[in-house]
Amino acid sequence: MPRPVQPPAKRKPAAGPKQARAAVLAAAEARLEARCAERRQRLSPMRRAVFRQMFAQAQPQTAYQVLDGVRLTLRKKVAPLSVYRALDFLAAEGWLHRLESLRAFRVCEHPGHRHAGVLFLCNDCGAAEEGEDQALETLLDRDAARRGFQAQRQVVEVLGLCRNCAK
Amino acid sequence: MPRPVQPPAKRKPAAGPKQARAAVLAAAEARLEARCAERRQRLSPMRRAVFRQMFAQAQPQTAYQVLDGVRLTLRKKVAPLSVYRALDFLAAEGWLHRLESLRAFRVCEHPGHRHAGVLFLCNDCGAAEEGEDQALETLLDRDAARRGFQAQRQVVEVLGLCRNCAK
DNA sequence: CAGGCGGCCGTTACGATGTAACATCAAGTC
DNA sequence: GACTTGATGTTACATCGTAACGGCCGCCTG
Repeated sequence: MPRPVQPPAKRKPAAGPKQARAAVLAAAEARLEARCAERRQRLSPMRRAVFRQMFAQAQPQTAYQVLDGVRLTLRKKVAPLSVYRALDFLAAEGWLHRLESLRAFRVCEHPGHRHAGVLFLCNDCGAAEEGEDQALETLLDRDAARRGFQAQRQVVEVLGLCRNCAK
Repeated sequence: MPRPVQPPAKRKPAAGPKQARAAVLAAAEARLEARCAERRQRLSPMRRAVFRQMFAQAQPQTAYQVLDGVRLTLRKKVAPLSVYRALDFLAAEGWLHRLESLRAFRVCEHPGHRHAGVLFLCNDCGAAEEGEDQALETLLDRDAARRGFQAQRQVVEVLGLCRNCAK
């Protein structure tokens, strides 16, 4: 029985951000593999490449930026549609967030939680922070239920200035 | 007690939806004129045409749908950019909502309230309902404040099936 | 009224984003 | 192998959005 592999390590690694991302990627990719096997889904080379590319940048990436990255790493011709399909798959499975107001994608920091999350998007530096607020989602669910609306997906994005850029 | 097999009769305004929308448009346009005069802003023919076109359809419209409508009513060549500028103006002033996940626009039902609102978008029939939830916005403001984020705009959209389409 | 200023629009061209239709390929199944 | 299912490849296209520039027009100021 596959136990949830949740690393409880709160302390951040002492390595630089690049190494840190690589470590995070390795862990995430392991979870992705496990989850795909569990659900009889294929982790094709394209999907894996797109998944990795999403970790190659800390900031949100547009589909075409991902496309460029994948073209470089796979060293072959790749069509936009292929990347879109992989992105849609990963987003549907909860590994990525689609940032609708930016037309971009970003890795989800809480995969597995069946929630949408709140995304704070800085208009100045482009950073995207992810927040959790169960109360907020409950509130949204309640609003939806009140009007007989059957929610399938929540999009909650806050645009503005992050702490660093606000000063 | 009879089982509710029959669809519930929907109450509608006495006048048809077309007349109702026309009345709503007239009232809204008067408010728009007053507000523009008050704030020393110009209500140019293009902005007025775009505003009217937004009321010509109950459902959300993409910028290019608005463009087509404006071309018909103004009977002249109109560039996409002109419509985008008018849409941006009206949205910035709170007369329209931009539905990010649909890349479309819709009239705001609560202009003047300085709030974003919650938009329920039906994936089946395309309808867009607007809700208000002050508690939700307060919650979002609190989340933003906690992380030192200076919010400028909130995007809250719920995608799913509306009451009619959910059955 | 002249002149300048600022906001809005027109035009051209282009860039960015996303998809339809159909062929092909790859993995599991019998 | 033959069949089924799902993912990818290919081509071409559709949709969405903007840069750069110049001109027009209302408004202010002298």
